Amino acid sequence: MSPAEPLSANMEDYLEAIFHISEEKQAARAKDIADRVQVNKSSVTGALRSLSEKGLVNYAPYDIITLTTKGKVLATEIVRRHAALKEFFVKILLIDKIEAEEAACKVEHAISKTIIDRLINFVEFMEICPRGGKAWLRGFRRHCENGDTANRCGDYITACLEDLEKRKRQMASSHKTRKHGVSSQK
Amino acid sequence: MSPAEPLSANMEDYLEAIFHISEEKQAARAKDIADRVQVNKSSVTGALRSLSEKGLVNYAPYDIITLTTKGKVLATEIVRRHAALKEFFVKILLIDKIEAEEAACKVEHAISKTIIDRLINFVEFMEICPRGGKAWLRGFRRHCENGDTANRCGDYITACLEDLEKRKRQMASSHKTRKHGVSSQK
DNA sequence: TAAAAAAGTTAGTTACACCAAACTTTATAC
DNA sequence: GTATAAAGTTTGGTGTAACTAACTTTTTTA
Repeated sequence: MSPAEPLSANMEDYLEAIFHISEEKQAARAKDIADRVQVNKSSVTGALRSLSEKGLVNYAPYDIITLTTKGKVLATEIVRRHAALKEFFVKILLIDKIEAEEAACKVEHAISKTIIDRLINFVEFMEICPRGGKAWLRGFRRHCENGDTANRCGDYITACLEDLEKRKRQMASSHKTRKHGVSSQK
Repeated sequence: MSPAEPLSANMEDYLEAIFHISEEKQAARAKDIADRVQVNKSSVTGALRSLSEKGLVNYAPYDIITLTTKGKVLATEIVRRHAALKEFFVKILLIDKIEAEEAACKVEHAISKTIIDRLINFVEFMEICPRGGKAWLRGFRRHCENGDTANRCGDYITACLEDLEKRKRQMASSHKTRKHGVSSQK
């Protein structure tokens, strides 16, 4: 077993495309991949041969294209990175969906698992913590729009305290389910 | 004037290296660049020719290497992206400095100005807003370390309120200076 | 100042990733 | 069931960016 040397950004894009097409249709055709990745169909042939050699896709000339188990694992990881980045851009940085999507496409190839895990954790905490959450985000939105800062935050603290009380009441009845319990780095 | 088609990640790395070497020493030598970018010196010659053609570096064979005004502007922008990413990784995501540095090196080539501006704005707001800031970050740190969440946030709210009072007192005496007043996207 | 070392360049090669054009295979339509 | 269209492949060529090895220029040192 090779220590799985990293895929190039281009190959990751092909893998991601095959993953998405396979989800939508039953089989992935070279034409679909070419359309999605926006390359010439002859480039797809080359990419498929390369990905096949790496054991990531099942490929034989003129045959239908599927991901191997290894390929599926890798594609899922790329899609996860993409989704996490897009969510952060949209929910936290308040970037519009189209631009967030484009940015995620580029950054997903450059970011490590450690940072993606932290980012997911961060967005989650933002939504859970009563001092953060939606009221805090409203404050950030104002900050972006008109440079408003600390002098208005007092109002939100009040909202936060109310939110905290509400949560305490909720907490009393139901037990929480945990996910993404990222501990300190080793 | 060309609409300045984007530089490749590789060329951005060279530009950044020349920028940093120029800051440290008086003149940038090809050897220094090769050492910094970790490439063979013959690769540097090729890169310099390419950057020279694009009007970003002043280059003549065997001569010293400097950035043009255009090159300096571009390099400054890359360095800004790098710094903003690193700061976000270290201060907000609590990634250790070494890994943050490595990550910033990769991501800086993939991220747009819009998002970098927002990220800078975000980190700034985080430090300004009394509901965010250091107390909030302590909460996030605990969340990362042991999955602790909402039930402990009450303590921090108290700290936040104290912080807010302190800020109000400060506000009363001195006038604020504004920076990074990012408005809504066009 | 002449020899040696260091720095820089050139030439030739490799790998990746793309393209257009020509060709082959498979699918669709009549 | 054969003609045609669509899909897929091969061939040959481009550009980027790296390398090694051989060479030239500059700098250092003795």
